[in-house]
Amino acid sequence: MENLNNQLVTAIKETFVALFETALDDPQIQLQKTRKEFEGDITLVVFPFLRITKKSPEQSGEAIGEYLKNNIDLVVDYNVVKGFLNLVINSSYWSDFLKSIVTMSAFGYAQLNSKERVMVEYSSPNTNKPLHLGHLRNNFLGNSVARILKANGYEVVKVQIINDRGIHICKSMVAWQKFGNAETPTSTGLKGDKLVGNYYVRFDQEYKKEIAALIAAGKTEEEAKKEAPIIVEAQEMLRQWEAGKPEIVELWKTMNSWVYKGFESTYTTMGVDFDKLYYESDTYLIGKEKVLAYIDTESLYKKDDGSIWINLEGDKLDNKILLRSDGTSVYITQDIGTAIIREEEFHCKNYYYVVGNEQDYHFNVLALILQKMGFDWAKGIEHLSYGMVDLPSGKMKSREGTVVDADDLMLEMKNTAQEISEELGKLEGMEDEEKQDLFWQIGLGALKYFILKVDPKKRMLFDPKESVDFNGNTGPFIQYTHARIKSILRKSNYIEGSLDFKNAPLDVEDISVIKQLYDFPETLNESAIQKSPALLANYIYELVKVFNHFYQNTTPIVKEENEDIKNLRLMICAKTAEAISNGMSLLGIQVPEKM
RNA sequence: GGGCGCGUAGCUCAGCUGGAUAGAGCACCUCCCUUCUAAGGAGGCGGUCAAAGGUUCGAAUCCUUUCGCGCUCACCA
Repeated sequence: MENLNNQLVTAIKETFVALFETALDDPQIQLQKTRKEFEGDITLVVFPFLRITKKSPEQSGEAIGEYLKNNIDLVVDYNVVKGFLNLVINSSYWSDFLKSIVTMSAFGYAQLNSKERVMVEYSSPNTNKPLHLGHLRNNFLGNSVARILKANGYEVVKVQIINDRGIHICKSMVAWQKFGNAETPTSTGLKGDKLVGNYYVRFDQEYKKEIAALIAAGKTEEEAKKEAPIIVEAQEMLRQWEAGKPEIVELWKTMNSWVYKGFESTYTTMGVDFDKLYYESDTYLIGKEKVLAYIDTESLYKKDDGSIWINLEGDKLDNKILLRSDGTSVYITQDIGTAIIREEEFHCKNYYYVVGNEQDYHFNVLALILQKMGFDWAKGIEHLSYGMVDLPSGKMKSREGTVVDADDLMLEMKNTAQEISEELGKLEGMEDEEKQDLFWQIGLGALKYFILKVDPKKRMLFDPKESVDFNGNTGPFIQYTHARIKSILRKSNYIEGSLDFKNAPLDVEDISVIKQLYDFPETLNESAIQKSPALLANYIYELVKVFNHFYQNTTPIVKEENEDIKNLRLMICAKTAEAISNGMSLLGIQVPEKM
């Protein structure tokens, strides 16, 4: 079906040729949705044409409107307010649109894998502690962006890199060796990531004690931090790990395997997954090789102490170290290696890194270095930078244990959903298992929607009290509307795509919902361009509000006696439910049949 | 200090390439369940869009400056 705006643009060009003998360029024609308080569907801004029309804004609007009304079927009426020409679109356009999507099961979606291959990296945790609220934003965003890209026709590869080596994991290992009494997840009944995380916290406590003791004994703070026995021990362990000392490697493997098992369960609850995992322990040496291989590039240089640097001053950045004087890799070197491996393996058009905005500088540098090394594909690297999640009490600090644990939070949301549901008591006759499933859907839906509805770039505040409110602009509100629609469809024995509504007249309520549905494809496309699930989330909210108004202000469909009108409305209901369900699933949120 | 980002109602957030009287939700105050699920709907209260200049027929949106907040600039990851 021909796009409405395109049709109007063509018609307006024709108008200007006929009335003013002028050929317009597309950008001059500004169309926007008519605001609710005025009559009409689409508004043409006439100010830019005053030089051509040589008339007042009102007269110009009148002239254009009159021509359109008389000569273009699409436009049935118009009105002019100041310099705005409001056009009323023929309602047959809307019913034709509705008919055109009836048989599509996912209108707005592009053909699967019709576009290039792209990679989305997200999550990328450290293996020394459990996932927390910050990771939830990362995972929800990454997973949703991947789904949105896929729906837009891209072939998407979801990956994460697991930071499984380094001083942080050695800290947990040392603490476990010293204070662990051979505890295991089985012996304690704790999730593996929680157990290991506890020892990370324990390490920090001991470390702080030792520092305090050393300072009391006359050392400076700086000395104390370097000399505390427990940190020395952790560093020594890292050296032994790199040297491949069997019992250390064994311990490392064991503790990491605990963590992976814990992560797996958290990911399952979150509803996210990956096509390929990269482990830093596999890739960290490759970065070094790659850097050494490109040592002759003009901007790479070696200092007297043997460390290797890159000069980025020409790009208004600093000099950046790539290899330490002892020849070991730093963070960015590993990322260089990983990026190259990925390109060799997948040849993607774009590499999206979902990583917090505190690493903006790092990713600028990474892309730049790779380009300087001569990799053209590095231009496709894009950092999907998102803001931090704050708590009302301030910032989260994992070492001090002031974090909101991901598992705890998700469970709490599910429990809240359960309490509210049971209080409302609408779930008669539902099996217990089905109920539990529903509580998870609602609880997680609330959490995901709460996080995804805000612009990823912005820092956001997570207020637990507000997140537990299931009224208003929330996931459950949307899920509820879906359930209500499904109930209507059940009661009227609606069979998908099987109804025809002939020439039932559309009233304003019908049109307002259809118009919102009409915007779905464009919103889906725009959210892919901007990599913003928030756009989609806010669209769905708008759709749901419009539908609820329709629901409240039309006679109950189940009791509607005019078959054509009934069928029309059922169609609107079915398509709205579908758009809600598809849209929410792109946010990684399930939508129930009943609630 | 350099770089990047942010600042919209009491609170949390929308506001697309500049366009009409700046919108929602929460909170607070009214209504509406003998019409399909009230986790809903209708209405009220609440804003010098951080500030000042500039560009424009027209600025929350673009430019400049200032103020405030955050992040970042490690031989940490």
